[in-house]
Amino acid sequence: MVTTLEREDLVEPGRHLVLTDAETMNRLAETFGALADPARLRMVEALSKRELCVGDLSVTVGLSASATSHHLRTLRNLRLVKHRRDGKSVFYLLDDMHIRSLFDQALEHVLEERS
Amino acid sequence: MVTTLEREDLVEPGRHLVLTDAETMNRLAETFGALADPARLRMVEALSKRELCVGDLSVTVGLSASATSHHLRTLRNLRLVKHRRDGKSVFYLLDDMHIRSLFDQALEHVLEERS
DNA sequence: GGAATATATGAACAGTTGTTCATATGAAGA
DNA sequence: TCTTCATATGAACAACTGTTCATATATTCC
Repeated sequence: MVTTLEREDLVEPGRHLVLTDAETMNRLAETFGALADPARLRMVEALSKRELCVGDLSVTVGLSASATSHHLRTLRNLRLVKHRRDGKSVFYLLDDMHIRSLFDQALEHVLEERS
Repeated sequence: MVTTLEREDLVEPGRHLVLTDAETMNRLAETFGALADPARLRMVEALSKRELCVGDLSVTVGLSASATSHHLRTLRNLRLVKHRRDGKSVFYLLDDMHIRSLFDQALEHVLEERS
């Protein structure tokens, strides 16, 4: 094996392939992981269109309030959503349109596969 | 709960929130899931820069040939990579730059979080 | 054909993730 | 303060995922 290259070419930095550092990769993987669930994707899509409180969101995505809250924590931890409190309710919204465009780009990929 | 809206507004189609259909959401979740692993992300990054055979790739990302092959199957199943055989070796490459830009966009999000 | 090399696959096991249920916190109104 | 409503959290358990090891397939060279 290692046919087209010498091992050193692959492994040593500054030669050919300089990959993103491990810590950033982990964070990146966690971010994609937060999007790797249909329920959380529904939440992301809903929250990209309008601000919603947890109760409304749980109805929208068809989950219990508890499950919704757990998922929101995952999204919050990775700063995919932001929140504000208004009386008894807490309103959530996508953190920025960055996230929505990640969603759209992946959607484009998935849809164009079917041709 | 359900403070700002009536339940019907949230659930009935054509009113406010029309979400992507379930099948597409599942596929989308699987796609993000394929990117939700540091090892596979290293593979994606490497294969966005150049075509590599499995042996070279396994050295590059620091995994056994078997583990690399398993991960490649995951990426292949979701059409994130394409491959061609050349003699004993099989060469892999990102399916399109679509995927790289997904990677870049998420990377941007992760990096800008640190400010 | 048989040996050697490159890649792929299957079973198994540890580690992780999503949901539920019970309970806790926090805010508003009596 | 006591009750009620909205959200959050913790423990527990089933389902899923990543790795390893053993083995299978595929291609080349002798």
